[in-house]
Amino acid sequence: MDNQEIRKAGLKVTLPRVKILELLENSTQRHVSAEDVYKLLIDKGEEIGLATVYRVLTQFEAAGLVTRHNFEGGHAVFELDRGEHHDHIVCVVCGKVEEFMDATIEQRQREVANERGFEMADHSLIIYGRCNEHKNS
Amino acid sequence: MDNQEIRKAGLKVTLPRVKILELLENSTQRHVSAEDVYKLLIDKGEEIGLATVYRVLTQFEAAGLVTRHNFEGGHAVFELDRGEHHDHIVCVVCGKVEEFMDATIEQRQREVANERGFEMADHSLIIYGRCNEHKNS
DNA sequence: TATTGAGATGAGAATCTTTTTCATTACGAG
DNA sequence: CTCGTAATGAAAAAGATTCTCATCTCAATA
Ligand SMILES: [Zn+2]
Ligand SMILES: [Zn+2]
Ligand SMILES: [Zn+2]
Ligand SMILES: [Zn+2]
Repeated sequence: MDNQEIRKAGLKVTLPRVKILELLENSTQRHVSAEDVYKLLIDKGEEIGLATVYRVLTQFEAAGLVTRHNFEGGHAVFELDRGEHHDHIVCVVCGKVEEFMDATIEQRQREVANERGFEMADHSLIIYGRCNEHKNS
Repeated sequence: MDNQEIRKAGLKVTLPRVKILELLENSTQRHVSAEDVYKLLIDKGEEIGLATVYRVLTQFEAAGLVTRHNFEGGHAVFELDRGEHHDHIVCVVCGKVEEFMDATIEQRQREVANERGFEMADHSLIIYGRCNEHKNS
């Protein structure tokens, strides 16, 4: 249940938080901006403020419920954390986003960090390219 | 000479462009924001507008003279392109940036893209972690 | 169930980054 | 040196995100 997740995060179970979490769970687009979340909820007839969306997404991120990505484009996108880590490959023409996880890359990253005296906490890997339908353009 | 590089990019050799390129070549910090560039030049007594810095950096990027990175923090950082590709490892405590290049990771990225029908054009890999001096915190 | 107070919300202002506008200036071809 | 075009700078605008604060609501408890 969503309420448990929110409670577990040390947050009060409020309508905006429940609505945002529901939307992240049910939206067809997995990677959405704060503005996206706001508009999708408004279109659904929900009453919510943009500031609340930003606040709640940040809180959910801190609680490990969602992940924030700094893709190109000047705005952050968020996605529900489904437990299994993954990275992204984005089509520079149409913007399509696919997810992947490569054990070799994950392993090497950790090694690279260690070799330099770093303790890896996180990483962001985004491959940009042209998808099947846009290899020509 | 800088002037050649600028000319080769199809741009007029103007004072602002020369100053920005010089700064990127001589700055102790390799990864700088537009604001950084602007302030560093102003502090040096140069006359330049912030809008020009943004414009020129974007033009340099298009010409392949500099690379833009979307690190965390809500603003882009730029660095002079020195021919050899590399990725970054950033300390989440002090912000120190180190560079690295790992052939295995580079290779696997290309393969991952191909496996999914993508033609890789570029990629962004940033490892976040705690450096030597901040492993405890 | 009613009370109540800390925490949450929403509207708008504020802030920060980046882009655009437009009148003026400066390259550089001829 | 002249001239047309591209470039510049200041200010305004746009876009993304955060902050402020008066109001509201969850949830503990009486
Ligand atoms: Zn595509
Ligand atoms: Zn994803
Ligand atoms: Zn450090
Ligand atoms: Zn670098």
